[in-house]
Amino acid sequence: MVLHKASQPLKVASDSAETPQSSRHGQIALKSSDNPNLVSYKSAGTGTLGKALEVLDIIAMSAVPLRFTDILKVVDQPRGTLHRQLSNLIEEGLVLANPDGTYDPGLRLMKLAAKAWSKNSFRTIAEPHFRKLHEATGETVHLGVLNGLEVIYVDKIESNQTVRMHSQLGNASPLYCTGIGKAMLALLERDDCAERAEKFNYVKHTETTLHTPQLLLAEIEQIRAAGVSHDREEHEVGIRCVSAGIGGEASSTIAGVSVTAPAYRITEDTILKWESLVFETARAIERDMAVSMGPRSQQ
Amino acid sequence: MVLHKASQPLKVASDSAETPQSSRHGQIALKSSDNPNLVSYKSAGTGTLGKALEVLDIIAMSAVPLRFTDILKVVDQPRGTLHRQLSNLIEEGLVLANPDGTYDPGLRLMKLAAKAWSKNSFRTIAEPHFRKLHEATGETVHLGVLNGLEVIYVDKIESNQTVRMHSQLGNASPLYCTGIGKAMLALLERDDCAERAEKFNYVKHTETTLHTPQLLLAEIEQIRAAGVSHDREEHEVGIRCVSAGIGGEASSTIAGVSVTAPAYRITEDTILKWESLVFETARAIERDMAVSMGPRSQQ
DNA sequence: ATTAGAAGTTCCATTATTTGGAACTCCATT
DNA sequence: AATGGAGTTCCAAATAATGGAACTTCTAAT
Repeated sequence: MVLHKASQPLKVASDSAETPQSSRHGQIALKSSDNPNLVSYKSAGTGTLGKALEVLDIIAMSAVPLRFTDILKVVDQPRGTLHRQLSNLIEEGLVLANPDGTYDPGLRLMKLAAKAWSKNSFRTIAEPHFRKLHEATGETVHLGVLNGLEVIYVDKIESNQTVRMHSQLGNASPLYCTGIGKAMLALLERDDCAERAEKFNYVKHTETTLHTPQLLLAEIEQIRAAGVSHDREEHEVGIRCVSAGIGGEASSTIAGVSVTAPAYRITEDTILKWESLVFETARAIERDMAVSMGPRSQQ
Repeated sequence: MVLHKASQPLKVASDSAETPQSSRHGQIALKSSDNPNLVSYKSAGTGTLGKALEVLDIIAMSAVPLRFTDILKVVDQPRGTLHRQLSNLIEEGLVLANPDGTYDPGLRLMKLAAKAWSKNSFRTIAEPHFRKLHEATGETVHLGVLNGLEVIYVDKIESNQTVRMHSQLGNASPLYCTGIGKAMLALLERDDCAERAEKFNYVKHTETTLHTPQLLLAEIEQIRAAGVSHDREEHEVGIRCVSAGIGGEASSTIAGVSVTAPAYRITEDTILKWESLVFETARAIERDMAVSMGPRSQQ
């Protein structure tokens, strides 16, 4: 099907797939989605597993706890089938059945995720640099990785300890309106980038949100040149951030770091200082990544 | 929210199951495991899903990154089968294929877990009381829930900000050597408790670890009477903790809160103060739980 | 109370997926 | 260039999932 090269990892034949992406060096393509506010994977590809996860996603992504019938309305499945799928998910600990007849994502997910987090080699390598960035700026810093049309935050250090620290770990945000998101887009091949730009479900969160592919792509060009990106209250009023992408040539993961702070607290000087700090942090992480993966570890 | 009575959630007929447990009021039984150091679910129950999760668990629980063959040696499956299962897991984003041919748990787990965490109604309800406990003691506090033979920590506030806060969220510890674990055991029916006591894979972490069912059960009796439990450097030298269980009659979840600190810093007076604080916190959480679930919400 | 009808659960012949063995392709070593 | 280890593909046979319909609750309305 495709030409093998190294003892590369599994290559999935994306049979009837819809949106292949990040086809760089034989890496597995993630599934994307239509991304409304709540992104849910559009599975139905991977047989039984995919169907089970579709149900799990519905339960996890819903804003309110769902009952059997609520789920039934969303998944296109006969009652009997859904019932068994839920039973299986519950038995596996992936879904929790509340006493009031609603369903919630289960504890086992947290357990698995804790491992995913602590084992994630990108995060581990990035951590010291990331922390140094926090110390240098004294502000909140984020570390996120690219996943389809969104950023997933894998680490965060708060400036203000009254806010819960882990509140956002694992959370996903759209790429088009976040500093890290735009910085990561700028690292993609232009085609890929443009393709994704078309797919967003743009929501104009604030006055300055880049809410069309054109606006977004124009800015991406600037970011490409500058090496850093800005979030000028594009996602939330009063919040600004400076960010740099990580990955480029060498790495198989595309990621980004950012410094965030309330707009009122930031001067132009601060911004400039952050630009170089953030940029240097990204470069440092890239260097460590390259080392840890060996000089040439992709095809 | 609603006070349905018996529009009870799914009840799983644990067909050929091995270790049913917590059979209290029709709640779904979680699967247990043999619990060495790293607990991994012993699935193989729920058809295809279970098998897929078995592979995922192996990948997640391993201390070192595994290659295809490493996994193959552990799962009792033919190569072709494992290969397809991995493909599916990768395609679903549950497993990440590293460029060097090893596999790691995937990002989608973090995304799901983030939702599981923020939606967890127990944690949400417990939070204010939990936070108050931290403020009253100034020390590290934990919130954990019972899952088979282990505690899963669902919240934590550190006293000492130099340590990473979220580093333990979602992590699991054995019941027999943790304050919360013992407090939770004390809430179970005696039979259930004794049954679990037999199943632990006791490791004598320190001098004071209760490393036999007898020692453990004897202490549980005391805890039952006292209403609070102690960890007297049983898990880690130099670390003590005071804890109280949450759940008892009303609730369907069994959980616990604890205050932890270095032994050298704690006086007997402190311990006494913590005992009542922790006890009161547990009671307050129970009250709020009862309210939110309606007066009598299980069959 | 009684009843209509949601909401949830079970059953089982049909259908679709998964299985497992073996053959095949690479790659790294000797 | 030859061996063996590692990963991949294929397909008939075995197994598990499907989906419709019948059956139980429970809920709200008469």
